[in-house]
Amino acid sequence: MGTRDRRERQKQATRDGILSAALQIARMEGWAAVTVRRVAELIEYSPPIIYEYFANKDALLEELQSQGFALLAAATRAASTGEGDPRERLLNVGDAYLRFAYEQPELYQIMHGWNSAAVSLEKTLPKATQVAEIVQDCLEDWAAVQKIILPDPTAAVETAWGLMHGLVSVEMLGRIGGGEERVRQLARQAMEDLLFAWHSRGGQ
Amino acid sequence: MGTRDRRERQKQATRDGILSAALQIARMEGWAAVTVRRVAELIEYSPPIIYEYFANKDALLEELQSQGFALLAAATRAASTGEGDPRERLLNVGDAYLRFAYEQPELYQIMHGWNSAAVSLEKTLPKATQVAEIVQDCLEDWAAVQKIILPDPTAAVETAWGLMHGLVSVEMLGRIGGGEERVRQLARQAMEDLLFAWHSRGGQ
DNA sequence: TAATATAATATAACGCTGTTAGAAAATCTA
DNA sequence: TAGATTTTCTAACAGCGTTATATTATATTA
Repeated sequence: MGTRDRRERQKQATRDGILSAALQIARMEGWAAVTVRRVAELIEYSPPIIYEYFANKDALLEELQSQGFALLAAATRAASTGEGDPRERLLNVGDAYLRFAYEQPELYQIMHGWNSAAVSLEKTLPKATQVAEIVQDCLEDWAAVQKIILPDPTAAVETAWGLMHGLVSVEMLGRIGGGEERVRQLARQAMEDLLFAWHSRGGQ
Repeated sequence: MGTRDRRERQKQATRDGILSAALQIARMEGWAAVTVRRVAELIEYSPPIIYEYFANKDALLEELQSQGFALLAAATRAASTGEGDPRERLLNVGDAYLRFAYEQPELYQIMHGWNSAAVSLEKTLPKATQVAEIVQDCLEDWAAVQKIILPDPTAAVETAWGLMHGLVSVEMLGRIGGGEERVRQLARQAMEDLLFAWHSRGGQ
């Protein structure tokens, strides 16, 4: 009999509902409005039900962080396997990163510990590492085509990562203007500049 | 009679004590441990005294954000007026930014909305703009010496800013290793690479 | 110096938060 | 249908930011 299966499916649905409700509230009113009681109210349960699915509120948020990094990895992977030469694909990966950040700003923010619980390294590092590997693969493809040697590919990936995240952060904090368009433009130009410099340095 | 003066000095001292206490708790146990009651306990007053000096807890934190940006502006200004040619001074300003971030990580974090209230643009933007102006001045000095024209100095400043903040953030979030030394190294190399590219683009 | 006015500070409470113990309700099994 | 099991809720706890009210301490004046 499929009783057990059905129950398990229902439990999974409720769990997903909790996560969706939390994200929905965050999208409408910000992370400060995401409380256990508000989430429970939105899925029409009493507050303690949350603790049947998550150890505590932080665990719930960490799950969303994890899901966010999975989505980010998928978006960058799609860009990295798209069309174009290695250089174009590399620039596309950077652009995909930024598009994700602006398509899902609440998710991006909680992934980086803004106005919410601390970031869970255990839950997010594996998927974040995937993103880094995708970038590094693109970078090494590019270096191979250019027939150059990158002295420190890891450093290059980390620099590019810092650049992307920094531009998004500084813009979202209101420190610079222009919104998504401007950030994508600045990022593309900066990445091209870095590639140019790396090309010169590695060409030797 | 200096009665009024003395009282005013005492009030100022208490106000400073509140701010110091909040920062001290944050340094020892993180921003989540900074509560109105804990701050009051540390300065040996009852909780409502906080509201004699600040409209609410957020206002207290915003004051710390503001003070943080003032310190950051002072640190970068000192580096920008130090010795060396324009290029060296520009790199020193970037390094001063990073040294500040790692000397006062709690301050740096609250200045950027980590695990705390939202960032107050009103209170911080003026001083943040000062930092940007310092960088832009250095950059234009450098361009003048190099006899090149920067097509968009504002964009260059914003890019450099994003790079610095991004590298610090990504490292502090545990996404990359190596700590302060590594970040300063990556940042210096990246800045040199960007300057190289800007030189080539602007030389035309 | 004593009485009064003023400023400084504390106590107690409100509604909210995350969280848990224990009771009630619903569902499955036999 | 009766008993066992799972699911869900009610009620409560301590701690949070915040405020109204009461109290104490200080300064001014007679």
